[in-house]
Amino acid sequence: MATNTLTPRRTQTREKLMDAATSLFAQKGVLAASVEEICERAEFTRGAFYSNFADKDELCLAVLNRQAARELLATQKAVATLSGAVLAANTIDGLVELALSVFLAAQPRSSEDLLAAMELRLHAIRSPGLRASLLALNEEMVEQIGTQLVTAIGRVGATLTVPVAQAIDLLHAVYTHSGSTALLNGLEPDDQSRRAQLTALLKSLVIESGTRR
Amino acid sequence: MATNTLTPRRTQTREKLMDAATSLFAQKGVLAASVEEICERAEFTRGAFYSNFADKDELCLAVLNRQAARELLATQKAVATLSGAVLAANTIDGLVELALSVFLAAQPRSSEDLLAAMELRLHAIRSPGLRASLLALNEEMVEQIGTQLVTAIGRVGATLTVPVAQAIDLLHAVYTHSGSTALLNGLEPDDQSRRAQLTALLKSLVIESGTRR
DNA sequence: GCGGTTCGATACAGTATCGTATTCAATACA
DNA sequence: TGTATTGAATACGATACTGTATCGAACCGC
Repeated sequence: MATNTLTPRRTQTREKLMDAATSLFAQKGVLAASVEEICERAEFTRGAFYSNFADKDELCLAVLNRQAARELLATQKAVATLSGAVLAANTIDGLVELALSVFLAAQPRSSEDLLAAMELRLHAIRSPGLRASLLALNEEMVEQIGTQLVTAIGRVGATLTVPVAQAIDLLHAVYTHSGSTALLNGLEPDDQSRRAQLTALLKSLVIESGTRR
Repeated sequence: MATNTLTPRRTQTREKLMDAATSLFAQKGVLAASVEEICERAEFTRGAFYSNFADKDELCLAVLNRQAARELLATQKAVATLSGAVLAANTIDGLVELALSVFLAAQPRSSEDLLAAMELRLHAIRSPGLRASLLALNEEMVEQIGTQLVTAIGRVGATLTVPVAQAIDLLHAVYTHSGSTALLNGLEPDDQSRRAQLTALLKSLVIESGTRR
């Protein structure tokens, strides 16, 4: 699989279209972003679009997959750079911080990406093709991040009070929701405070072995 | 204020239009739900629509306000029926359950309402008029639920580890997100399991006074 | 009952968008 | 260098949607 064998030319226009689409999805929502406007922003014509994608849903799929690939890469990178620290860490707090870093590495940072992701998620609920794809994506992410999280936490003799998948889902929920709340308030999502919030949450999900409920 | 003085006839068609809109918002998203289709479903013509609302955004606003009114009412009702139990309760777990009941009373129960609410929230981020309205709404809800929650928790000599508003936001985040996750998986959101999840979360946010961090 | 008002239906003009069919340019290859 | 193929631009027809302006009927007070 890896990188599909497309000519450089194709890949380039596809990338530009996807970029434009992502940005527009964030600004107007998936459905309000017309193919025409996407092409305009990408500095292509609709001809180019239909030469690359069957329709908007197929482009959504491509965007989703690209995003997934990026997140996986970011996760792996974070794991690689942090693995030393994880081995060295010996406090729960420290490990929670590290685990969180891994989690956050895969999250959309800019408010644009965040909005686009939320839009796509909502859109995917309705679109069968997208839905399946997003599910698969999520599963893989949970797999990747989950094992990291679990082994890290386990290393200092602690456990989670809930299944890993659920814990990650909680993190995801809080991260996304607080981002959207910030946007609703007209503010830029603040990494600092969100991280603090997530730290508190994650800590509350961890118990040292031997500690009673 | 209370119920605006509209003729019965008007109120009726407005209600039907709002119902249709809510349902369509859930099915296709706010932007994809055309005025035409909304009217079709409500069994009116577009003439009726434009006689009642300036445009779709104004209808969104009406839907939002109606939803808010209902949620407030549900909250107050829940408070009224549960207040006796709250007074009688003397364990943290019991009170957490009760507080949660108050919170849940105001949440959209059907997956349709949930989706519509998510759609509207996302749409509101982009639409200045809606945004202000939704913010005001949220504030009032937090006010209502918050005081309930705080006094209930306080009654057994416990406190929250985070500001009430934030706690409610967390509940909201988890409730909404787990609902959307269920939908993404093609399942109906399950009240049972969501309640369990929220219970765990809320408990983790509560500490008995005197207990150290 | 009667005239005025309210409110929904109909008709219309204009625009946006879609997807396809065709054309033209550039690149690959031999 | 010449031909074949790939890929983006253009042109086109069709449809859907919006908002307004006008019409007609039901409902109100008198």
